[in-house]
Amino acid sequence: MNTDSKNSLRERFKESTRKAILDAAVSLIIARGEDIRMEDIADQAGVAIGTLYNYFDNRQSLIDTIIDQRRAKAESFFRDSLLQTEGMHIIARLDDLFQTLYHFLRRHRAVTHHSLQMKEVRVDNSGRKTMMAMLNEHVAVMLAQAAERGEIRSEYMDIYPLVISGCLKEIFQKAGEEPELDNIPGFTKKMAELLLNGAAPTARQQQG
Amino acid sequence: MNTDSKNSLRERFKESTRKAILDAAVSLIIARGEDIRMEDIADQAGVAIGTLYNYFDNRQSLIDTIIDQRRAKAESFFRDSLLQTEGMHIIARLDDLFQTLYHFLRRHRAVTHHSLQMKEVRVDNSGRKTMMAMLNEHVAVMLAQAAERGEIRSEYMDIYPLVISGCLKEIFQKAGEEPELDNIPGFTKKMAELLLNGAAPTARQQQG
Amino acid sequence: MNTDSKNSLRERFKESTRKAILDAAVSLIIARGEDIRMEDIADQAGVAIGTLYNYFDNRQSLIDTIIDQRRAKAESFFRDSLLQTEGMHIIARLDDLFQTLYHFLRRHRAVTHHSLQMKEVRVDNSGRKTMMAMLNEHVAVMLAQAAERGEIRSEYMDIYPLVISGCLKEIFQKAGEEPELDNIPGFTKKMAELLLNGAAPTARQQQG
Amino acid sequence: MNTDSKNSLRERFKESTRKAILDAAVSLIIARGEDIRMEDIADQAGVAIGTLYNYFDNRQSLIDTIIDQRRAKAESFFRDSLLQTEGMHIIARLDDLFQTLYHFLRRHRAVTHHSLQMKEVRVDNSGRKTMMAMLNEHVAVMLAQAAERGEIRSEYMDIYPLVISGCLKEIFQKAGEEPELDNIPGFTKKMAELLLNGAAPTARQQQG
DNA sequence: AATGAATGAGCTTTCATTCAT
DNA sequence: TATGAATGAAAGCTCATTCAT
Repeated sequence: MNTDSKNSLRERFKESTRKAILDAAVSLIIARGEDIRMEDIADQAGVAIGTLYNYFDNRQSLIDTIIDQRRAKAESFFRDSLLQTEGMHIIARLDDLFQTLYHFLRRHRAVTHHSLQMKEVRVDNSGRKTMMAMLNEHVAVMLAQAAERGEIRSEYMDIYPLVISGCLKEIFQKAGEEPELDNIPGFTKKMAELLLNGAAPTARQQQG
Repeated sequence: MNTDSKNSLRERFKESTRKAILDAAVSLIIARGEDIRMEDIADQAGVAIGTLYNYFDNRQSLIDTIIDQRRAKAESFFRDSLLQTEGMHIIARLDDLFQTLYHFLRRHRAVTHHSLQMKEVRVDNSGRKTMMAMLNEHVAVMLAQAAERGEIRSEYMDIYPLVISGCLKEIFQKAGEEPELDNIPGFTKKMAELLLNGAAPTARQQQG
Repeated sequence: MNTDSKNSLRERFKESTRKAILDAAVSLIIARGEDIRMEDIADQAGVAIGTLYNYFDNRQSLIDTIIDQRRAKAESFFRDSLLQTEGMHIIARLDDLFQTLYHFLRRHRAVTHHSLQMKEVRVDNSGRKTMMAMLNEHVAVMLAQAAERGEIRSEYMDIYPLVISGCLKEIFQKAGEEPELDNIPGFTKKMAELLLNGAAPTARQQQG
Repeated sequence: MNTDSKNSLRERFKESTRKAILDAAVSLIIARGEDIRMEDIADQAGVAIGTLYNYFDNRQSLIDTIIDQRRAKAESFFRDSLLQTEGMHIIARLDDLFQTLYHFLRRHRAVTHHSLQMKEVRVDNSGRKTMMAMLNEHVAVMLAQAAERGEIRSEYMDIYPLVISGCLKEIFQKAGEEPELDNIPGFTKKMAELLLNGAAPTARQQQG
């Protein structure tokens, strides 16, 4: 018991140090961009440089861990959105995905700049899926189901993913900007609607 | 006279060295990404390291010059598109802008990767306008004129720039990928149409 | 009583931990050469790093202890050889010393590489006698006694130690090589004989 | 012409810097053993750290260059000894080889300690021949020729190289010690004679 | 104006040692 | 007494920049 509690105490300590390091690194990446020095991370985390290397093999491994963690967390968010809106109309589903993405980026660790997002969005160096690729897969599923239900025209089937992907990228950017958007539901809903209804005046509007 | 011709020769020589340096830097950024060494640029340009510093104050100034040049060239392209399509329908104008962007990125200096684009698109460190900001300004003008002519609904006026900006970003990405798109006019036209007409089935289609 | 047995148990335990550490260090030095990390020694010994410092002041002290132990053990081997062959002819004594050295190095802890030997042979950093110095002392005694008995010419008295020392060094090296020599007694005997009889053909051989 | 002389001037400068670096490294290895810091070498050579890396890819490459240079120089010395004594009696040839080795080690760059020698003597990490291997090859040739001429008994043919190799090792050591031996020719000649004639008293001596 | 060797601050990483538990 | 996470000095190496030629 003694050993157990002692070990678990240490274990918890270790975990919190690890977290402190990752948090420090994230906040620095956010604040200063990609070029962060190990010494700065150590300072920010309140530990010595050597400690970083007790938890991560090297600089790259630390960075990768951050990206992987965020990606994993994001994945579960998006998967949830996909499942919970199953059967709903494509407008509602897109709206939900847009909101989910915005809130994830906005709230999760208060990311204010997008250097980290860039790395997450950009082409993967290793074999891992980027956040963007992940999102695009979800969108593909949603579009396929919407097409089946006749909610969207098959005519533009090859263009939809592209335009939606562009919208997602804008959300990435908006999430990194200050101030926070004030009417997000309105904003995302409009975006989804625009994609469905188009910008052109309706017959009635033209007549009126 | 002698002095004149000599000077102009020198002038031309000087200018060509400067160009050689910039060309070398661009090709290296394209090939190897952001991390390029001054020595590599010098080698590629066929000059000594010291020569780089005869033409540019420092590394950053060299990089900035490249970005500025490309931006300036792009600006004139986009301005042309804007002027030449003045009075045309928003669909045609967007189509033209999309094509112009794609071709600029694709053909101009045969950019195959997007490290330079990233730098050009991303938030400016200094006070200079990014290529994206430039494009967005053009789009704003086009939208205002289209709204006046009643080509687009005022309802989504705040969303249009955003979705179009997303489309432009996608074009940035497509331009950086291999292989080259085979039917660009079709592709850009469809994108513009989708924005105007929306994805939802039309009444006629629904009836049919 | 209780205290006694407890103490001696502890004492024995303590001693075995110490031995485990030294054994671990030796096996690592043998396997990997001079550059061994304290962490590796601890791992190999199955204890924590801190424990190493409960038994040894620092890294150097641990290494020194190993070298000292091996030297002490060697010393008793060589002293035995010296005593047991007292009164015998110098050829037999050299032969015995050569064999003793080879077997000590070869069998004792199955040393296959010579990183430790190097450290043992090389000039002492501190004031302690190296294994080589020890051997040379024994050789000096043997030579003096042989000279007294007229077994060797006084003419080369200053050269003998040197050539014999060279032979000992060769044995150090041979002991570190694979495979093990197959006919060691023959080999060491021939070496001793050569030193005594010389390489030149005898009168008889020349005549024949 | 101008360019030529300018270049050759620079070239000479470069060469002298390179030499200064190597000299500095050698003197430090000699003085302090194997563990020398790049910074120390730079200090000793009177250049900046970066300069070392303009001349050598990395630390190991610098060290290897030193060892290679010394080996190459040694090789030519020993080859000369071998050629110049061709046809002479084995005693004279060994004597000459011993002297050559001693003087090479002693005079060449005033080596006083043997850390560098150790590296030169010890088993090669890369595929390059060590100085010892080189010497042993020469000795093998000499022995083969001596055997042909009947100067040595075939009986100990397998032992000769070993004992001579031991002698060479002793010379390595002697060369690293202070003070310099005072009667080297006498010393090396006696060593060669001992190998040939042996330590045992001759018949005449025994009779007398 | 062109050169390129020299510079050295700055970075990552290692590992013997300490000390709170 | 055993533990092992934390420490931080120290080392190797990089590369933008300078400046004598």
